[in-house]
Amino acid sequence: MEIASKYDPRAVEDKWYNFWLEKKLFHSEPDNRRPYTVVIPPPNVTGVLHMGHMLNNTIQDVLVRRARMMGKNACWVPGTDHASIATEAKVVNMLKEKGIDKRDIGRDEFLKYAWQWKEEHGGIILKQLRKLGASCDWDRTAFTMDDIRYESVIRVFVDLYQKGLIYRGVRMVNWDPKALTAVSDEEVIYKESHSKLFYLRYYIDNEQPRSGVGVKDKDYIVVATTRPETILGDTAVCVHPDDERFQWLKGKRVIVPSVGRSVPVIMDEYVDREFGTGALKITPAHDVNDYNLGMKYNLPSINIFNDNGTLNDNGGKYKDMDRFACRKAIMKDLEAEDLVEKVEDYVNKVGHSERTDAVIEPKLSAQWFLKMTDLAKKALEVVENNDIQFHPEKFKNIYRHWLENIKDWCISRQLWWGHRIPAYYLDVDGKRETIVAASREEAFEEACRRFPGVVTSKEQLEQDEDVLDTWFSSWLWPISLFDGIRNPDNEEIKYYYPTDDLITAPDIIFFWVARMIMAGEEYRHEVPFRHVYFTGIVRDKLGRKMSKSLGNSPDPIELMEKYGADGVRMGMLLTAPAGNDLPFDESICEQGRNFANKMWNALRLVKGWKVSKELNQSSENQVSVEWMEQRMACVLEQVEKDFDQYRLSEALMNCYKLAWDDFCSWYLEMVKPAFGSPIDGETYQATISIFERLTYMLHPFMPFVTEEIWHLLQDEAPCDGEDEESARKREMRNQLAASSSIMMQHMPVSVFFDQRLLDACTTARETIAGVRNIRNTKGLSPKEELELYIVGSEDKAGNGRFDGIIKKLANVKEIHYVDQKVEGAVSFMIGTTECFVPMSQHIDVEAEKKKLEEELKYAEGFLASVMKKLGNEKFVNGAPEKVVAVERQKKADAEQKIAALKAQLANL
RNA sequence: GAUCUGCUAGCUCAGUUGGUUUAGAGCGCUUGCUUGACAGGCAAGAGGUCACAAGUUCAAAUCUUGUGCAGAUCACCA
Repeated sequence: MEIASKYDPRAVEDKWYNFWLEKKLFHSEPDNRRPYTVVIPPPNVTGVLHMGHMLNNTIQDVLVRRARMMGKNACWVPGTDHASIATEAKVVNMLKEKGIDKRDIGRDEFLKYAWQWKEEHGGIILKQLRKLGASCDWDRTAFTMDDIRYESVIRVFVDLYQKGLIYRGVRMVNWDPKALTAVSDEEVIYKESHSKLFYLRYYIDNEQPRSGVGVKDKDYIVVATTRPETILGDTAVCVHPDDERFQWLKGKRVIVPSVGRSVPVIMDEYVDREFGTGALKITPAHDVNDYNLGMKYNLPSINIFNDNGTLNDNGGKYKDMDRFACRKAIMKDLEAEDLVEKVEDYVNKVGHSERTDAVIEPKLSAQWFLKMTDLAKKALEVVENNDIQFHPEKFKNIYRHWLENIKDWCISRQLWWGHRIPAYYLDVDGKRETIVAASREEAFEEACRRFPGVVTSKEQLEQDEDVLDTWFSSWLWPISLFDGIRNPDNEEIKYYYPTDDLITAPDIIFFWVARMIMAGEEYRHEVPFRHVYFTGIVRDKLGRKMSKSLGNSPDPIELMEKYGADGVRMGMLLTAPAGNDLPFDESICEQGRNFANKMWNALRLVKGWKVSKELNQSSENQVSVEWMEQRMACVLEQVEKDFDQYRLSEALMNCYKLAWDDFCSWYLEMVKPAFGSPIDGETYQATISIFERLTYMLHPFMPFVTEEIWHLLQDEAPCDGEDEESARKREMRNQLAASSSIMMQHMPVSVFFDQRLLDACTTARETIAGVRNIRNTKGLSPKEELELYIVGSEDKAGNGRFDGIIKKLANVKEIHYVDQKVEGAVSFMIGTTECFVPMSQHIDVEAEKKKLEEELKYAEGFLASVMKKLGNEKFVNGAPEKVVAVERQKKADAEQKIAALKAQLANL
């Protein structure tokens, strides 16, 4: 069989992905196996794949593929999120380009456009995931706004309303003037910004007599603000009640500059005396704290803004101006009137909308809220008691802090794309009554019951215009995917829920993770998943977050074209420990690609061997096979531990080293027959079997190349003198293998291994390296046969079983066990064993001396540190006997080594 | 401002309950190799006073405290 010397991913990846799809290997149905369930963090339906998705989904696929090969019924459910704000913004933009205003066409027409947009642009990202090799059960693909999910959301809303957990109220909310909607606290990002602090004069209202206390030469006070435009809505000025400087203001009124309105001076301990001038202007309509003070002191609230951030009728001459333009204009006017004391540079944090980046405006409005206190309590409990484990654990702190300080969740959005709030309004005797029901029909029935004779038709009911926060659907995801809201007792939800692992980025720990836990408790009385694996953030070489706007993110599809999906997957995983940011550099994909190629070439080697059934297995091959089996068992144990602890990059690295170093560099070299000679059948079969198991171990990380290699390994070539019967059988086996998949094989499990054999091999490897080193430093050709003298007996050298291998790999003609030093030879030491390689050529005495002296120096230093411990009575008496014994052994070894080195030096 | 996390080789990270570690890996680097699987390779090397300081201990990369630096989360300072 001709196999190309370079592995070409493009030639095989699509082939195998389609093969897996055809065989329905990703599909899961409940059965009697143990389930292993993962739900995808649904990406935005109209989004495209970025590096964060690559990392996240690679990890999911590794876990899912591994679970599947471990005999579990693995189910990875894909889907997309309707992404209310983001998608609506895209559609609004698209319409704008066509000259259409959303409001002109109305809700129904707009939604038609939105659905059309979703059909056109939706799901690209899921197609891209196939390229990565994601083994999702595509038959289960869901969308947060498909029928099942939509209905589930509505039902949950109604249910929570009936439980009294959802309420509607007028509150100060975070208003996004660009998206024209309220957003939740979590959607506000506070960014440091360089602002100005304006000091403005508020004159005393002279209608009132001045008291005799305090500063008399001034008839104004100075108030500092970063937002001078809001003075248009000022309804008070506040100072600290204990502030000496302002006692004279008690009971007075001041004139709001520019506006000319007379407002009271109030006193409240809220004010920080140290900040600014110690006097605070109060604008109840446009600041949360001012709002609270306004409520406390019964102050009027004057709203000066329109929803889009421009000034309204209360803005007087600034009407229709944008808030930031107004800030400039009003300052100019105030300066003209000499009402500005000074302006300072000032750094503060300004809230921006997560989605639109617009500066958030606190706004008083009627919104729907979900009470969080009780939900939060349960959600905290299950993480605190480790029913749900976070990886890494540090995120527990962040989680706890958020839940302990939680506020009610504003769940209504002034948008159209989303789940429309199932609340209906009805005028009853001039009073607006609210009916919450899953449908207009149900609302009508309830209205008839509650207000007999008032309603005559469904159309009389007016449905709430708002939709729900996107996260109000995602928080049900692990349940709604299995239809567990509508049919809580169905087979699927009972089988697949709770899911096993959730893999997500830490930035949605509150948005999504915490809320899913709440929903799980509320609707299943059970956690939604057992483990949460937080990935890091993918950054560029300079440590910047990868983003579209910076243009520093490579296109994942192009990367996969270049390095193969396996190469990119490996690149991502090699440097991505849980929770640690991942400094991504294309070159790490190269390492992945090279590794795939390495395995490929190992296959070429093995498949190129001629097999002889007559040949008996040599003792060297026997020990090689035995060692490789043990080595694999040892690494398997480590890999299992790594997976248990979600240390994926460690697991991968361990597999990588097992494959590259142990298997390719050592094992294959050990058993490789001389050119032109055949290999014995027993060793060949063992090699194939080991190679197979290696591909199983690697498959979760690099699914394509391992599938390809595995198939080629299965493919048996005809052997010499094959009779008809065995040819037929071989042909059948080949056909059977061709229709099978590595995905259906069983992951090997760790078994007992003999550490002594592994140690013996390590000694042999060190000996080989020692001889090779001599070749290197002496400039000897690898082809020149050498003699090796080892001081001591075979047993001492770690048993002679590896002697044949040492001879083969170090090109040593003979190994002699002797009881004294060898003259005219170069030496090296393996532990306390002296080894000599006689030189026919002249030995550079000075160089040898230098080398030995350095070694001696190290050994003496080592001995000194050991002696320091052993010379300490407290150590000898206080430390455990075992530890002291170890030190004594170290001492003996070091002394022996020093003696040997000294003797060698003397010899020179 | 509060809380948390980290600081180990040029880079990215391991180092489990202090004791076979005067510290390991991968990549990178250096020096040899047209070695019948692979230059996307092979072989052999070099490279670290474990951020700093004090303390606890027979023993500290590991525990305690402080300092510095970096990052994260939260917070109503106008």
